[in-house]
Amino acid sequence: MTARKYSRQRELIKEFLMTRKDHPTADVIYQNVRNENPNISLGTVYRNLTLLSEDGEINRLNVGDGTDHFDADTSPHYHFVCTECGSVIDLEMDSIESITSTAAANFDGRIEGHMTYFYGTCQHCTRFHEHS
Amino acid sequence: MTARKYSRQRELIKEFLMTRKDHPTADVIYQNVRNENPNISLGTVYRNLTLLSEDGEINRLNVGDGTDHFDADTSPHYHFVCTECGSVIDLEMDSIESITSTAAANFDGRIEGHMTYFYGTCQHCTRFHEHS
DNA sequence: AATAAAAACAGTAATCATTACTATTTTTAA
DNA sequence: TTAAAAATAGTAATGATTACTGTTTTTATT
Repeated sequence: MTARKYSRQRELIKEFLMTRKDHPTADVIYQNVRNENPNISLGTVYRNLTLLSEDGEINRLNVGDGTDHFDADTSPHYHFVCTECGSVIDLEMDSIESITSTAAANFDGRIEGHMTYFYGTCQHCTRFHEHS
Repeated sequence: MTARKYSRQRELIKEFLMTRKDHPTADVIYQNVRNENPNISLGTVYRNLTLLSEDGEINRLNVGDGTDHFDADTSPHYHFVCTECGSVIDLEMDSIESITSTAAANFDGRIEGHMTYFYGTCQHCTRFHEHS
């Protein structure tokens, strides 16, 4: 709807996000992009993350920790959240798309999709416990 | 760990929540419980919702709208969120617990569970569109 | 190249949900 | 009856995010 104009700041944000596999928050993105552009404002980071999400160039993730995370990998995949350290990790797993039809079976409305994340203890935190 | 003492406020919150199937937010609970106890404070509502969750008497729901919802039905079930009106509706569906093992198959950590909600357009909002 | 409207910006203020703090009151075991 | 623990009301603080504003940048058109 709204014509998009080039912005170096948006480009920097996208570029940074593409280098990361750990799904950083807006503030982490802000802190890092400041290395390239010390004058960028946090509001600009938030606005561009929203624009990039709207354009389908990145995904906004909600993993239940109260702050949004962002992912430049827009291919369908799922995430694991460590309840110990909070890290968000990509999962390689078979499709579970069938759960949408399972849910739709007895529902009088239109189900368009689902939001799923898994939680538990990551490998690193599991090891940490064994050694202490 | 911490001994729990009786509180009329906590009782009122639980009682109110048990009358509702629409998974209200803390503020909606606060507004309603004030009918019974006009002096109750919002902080008390938040604190008791956390205590009740910790005790497993209620569940805290995250449906991606930025505010927590609460559910006195602690039996395992899933929710649908309408992207039009924001309503949160219980789903009656077959178990999808198997997705946890699907996720665990190729993951080097301990997966303890998953968080899933479905989204789309509820029956009411679908009808509303047809008539306009 | 010059222009001007739209978009984006930096910086700051405001919002909203939630948590923390504090002095007082309530609960409950002894 | 007592006193320690827990809970409270009221208020202040926090943290993530959005809104506002005057200025700058982008870009299509002259």
